[in-house]
Amino acid sequence: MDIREIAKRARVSTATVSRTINRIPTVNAQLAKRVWNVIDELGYYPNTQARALVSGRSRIFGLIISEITNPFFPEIVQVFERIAVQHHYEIMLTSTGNDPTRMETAVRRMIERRVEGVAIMTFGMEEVLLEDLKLRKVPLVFVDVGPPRPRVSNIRIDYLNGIRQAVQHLAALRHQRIAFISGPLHLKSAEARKQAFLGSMAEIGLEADPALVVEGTHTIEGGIVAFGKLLAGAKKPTAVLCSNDMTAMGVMRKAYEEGIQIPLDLSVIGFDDIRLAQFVLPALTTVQMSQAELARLAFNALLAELQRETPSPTGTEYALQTQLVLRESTRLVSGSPAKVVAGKKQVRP
Amino acid sequence: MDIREIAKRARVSTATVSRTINRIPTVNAQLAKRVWNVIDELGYYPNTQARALVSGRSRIFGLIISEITNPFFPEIVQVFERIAVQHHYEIMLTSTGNDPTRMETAVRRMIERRVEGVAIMTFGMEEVLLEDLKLRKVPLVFVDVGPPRPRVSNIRIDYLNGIRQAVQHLAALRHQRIAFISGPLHLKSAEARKQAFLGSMAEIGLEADPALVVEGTHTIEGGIVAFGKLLAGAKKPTAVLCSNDMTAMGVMRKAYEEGIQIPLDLSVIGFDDIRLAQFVLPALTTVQMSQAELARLAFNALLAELQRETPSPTGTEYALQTQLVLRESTRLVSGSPAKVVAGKKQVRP
DNA sequence: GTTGCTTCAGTAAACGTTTGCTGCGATTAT
DNA sequence: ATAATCGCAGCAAACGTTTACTGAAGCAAC
Repeated sequence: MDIREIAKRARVSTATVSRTINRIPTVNAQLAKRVWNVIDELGYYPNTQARALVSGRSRIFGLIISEITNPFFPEIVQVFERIAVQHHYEIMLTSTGNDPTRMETAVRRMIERRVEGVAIMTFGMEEVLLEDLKLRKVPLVFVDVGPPRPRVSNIRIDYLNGIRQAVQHLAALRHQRIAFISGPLHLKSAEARKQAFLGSMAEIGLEADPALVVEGTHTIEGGIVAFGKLLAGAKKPTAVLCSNDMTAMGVMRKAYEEGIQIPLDLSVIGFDDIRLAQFVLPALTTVQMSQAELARLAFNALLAELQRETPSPTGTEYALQTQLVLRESTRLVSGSPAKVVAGKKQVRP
Repeated sequence: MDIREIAKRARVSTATVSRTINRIPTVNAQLAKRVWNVIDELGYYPNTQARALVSGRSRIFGLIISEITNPFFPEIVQVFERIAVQHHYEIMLTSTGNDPTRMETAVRRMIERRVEGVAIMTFGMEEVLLEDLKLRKVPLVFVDVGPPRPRVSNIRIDYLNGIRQAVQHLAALRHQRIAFISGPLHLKSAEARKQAFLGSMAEIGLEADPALVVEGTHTIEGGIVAFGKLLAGAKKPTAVLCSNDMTAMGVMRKAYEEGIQIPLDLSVIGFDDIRLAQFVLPALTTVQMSQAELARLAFNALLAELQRETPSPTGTEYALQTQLVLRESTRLVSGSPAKVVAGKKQVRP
């Protein structure tokens, strides 16, 4: 069943049916009514492919993330999708798993489907692979990265604000030996968080002991091994700040195994504030970076770029704030430092 | 840039270019080579919309889930997507949030994009809303539901096996007062799990105290309130079996707040075996229902249905096994039952 | 040398919309 | 009353592919 069928039955031309469907105001109200009746009666749905083909607008946005199974991303996907639907867009979702090959495939697929814009939420990966998209002048939005370029927007995250709050919170709680577990440092966002940590420490005259700054992977497993390394060191930390919440969960897991109690023996702070952070035991104090807001910014950036007739040569910048949210995983430093390092001895029942 | 441009430059007809791209073997190897060279040189990508329009095949599958932010689903999405890409399909993802309106919209969107099949992973919701798809003879695959119908496949999950193992495990650990927190009972899958629990208890001569069977919502919050109810009852359970892992996490959270130690004072078993289950503290003993396998089954069901020229009038049935996986959240029942109900008194430091 | 078959490239008609242009009847200006 | 303008519906040409059909060339069989 197609537009012609509708046209025939409503005794109008296909042009009128098309205009009716697209709510073009020049069509006579009575005619429109007649057309709508036929449409409803027959249960007709316009063929998006045909529309896209002739109008040159696919009404699809691409969304590239690292890994949908990483709890950080589903919220982004959810919000992005929801807004997209409101604007009559579909989204083409791809998790690259940080695999360049998958990234390449994704780009090809997106070009073939003629996406109208792509949000890249991999936090600083493999920008080269997107050349093909740039070449085709597809609006792009990045997080934390992005040499200014026409049609390429950028969401800049103010890591410093939240991380500074976290560090000062810990300092106020009398912690001195504050460790930092970073993300994989090839990610721009991981590097930026680390720098924010270092800066925040320096600001308040605390020395960031290099032995207390270790690299993780932004995963639970990474948190486990990184905290293992920290524990193996000569001087144990009394607090650890993590580059993301998954890492913090790894730390908590390892601490549990070692009989280190949180927050009694060790304060832990995460980053991201994934939903899960509030349900972890104890609930995780963390730096919030709103995933919903991020998704919203990204979507609007794309939409705005499409609206703009002449792209600004430099791209557009957006900003996202971060801030500490206090929960249960931090506490005044334990009186006797001995207690902190005595983890192994006091295994739980 | 289109196929005509390629044709011109390669000095062949568009038909030949099309055949080359589609790897139709009748085209002369030399010509093909020439065509490919031009394609690569120009960075040409075929327009999927045009292809879909004329071929009548969109190469899109729909995937309807309840909520992408529920950790159960991302793994399904990931696997489904991965297989889809291997088969040159895209997926149109939608979380309905169990909202009938969203479900309706999703169905409309999918019809408009002319999906070739839809996997419905909402575990028994609102089947009526899919009439439109059935009408259009779109292959469908359900979980746990599905009156046999042509072109409608069904994945039947053997809840009993895993739940029986769980109950018997608990019984072997000398638990007698075993509680069950169900999911929202309007979901077929939740009802089925509950029945499996009741059946398993009866089988081994244990009475399932109605006061110990309460309804949850398959969320952490639901687990918290359901366990609250259990705790408010006259006779407290020594073990609780949950209809899904999120519920179990809620129970753990509530127990933590009440100073009830797991597994010392209370054994907890979940269901689903989401990835997180192993990272929760203590790691959750749970009934595994492989999300990856589920996704695989669903995708293959759709693909098989498309391959089939004459749909079997009754649809196809697939089966998925479940089984218990032991971790740290269960334990021999505590000697003194008093200890179990004394939760509030022994709050943690 | 003619006939008939095979192989493979080209021609052109779809696919289901949107949209620029045309034209007709009605309204307004002169 | 005539001319100019306006409002609105229809005609038909796109959009970028696939694919049934056509037909030329090559070859084998007679």
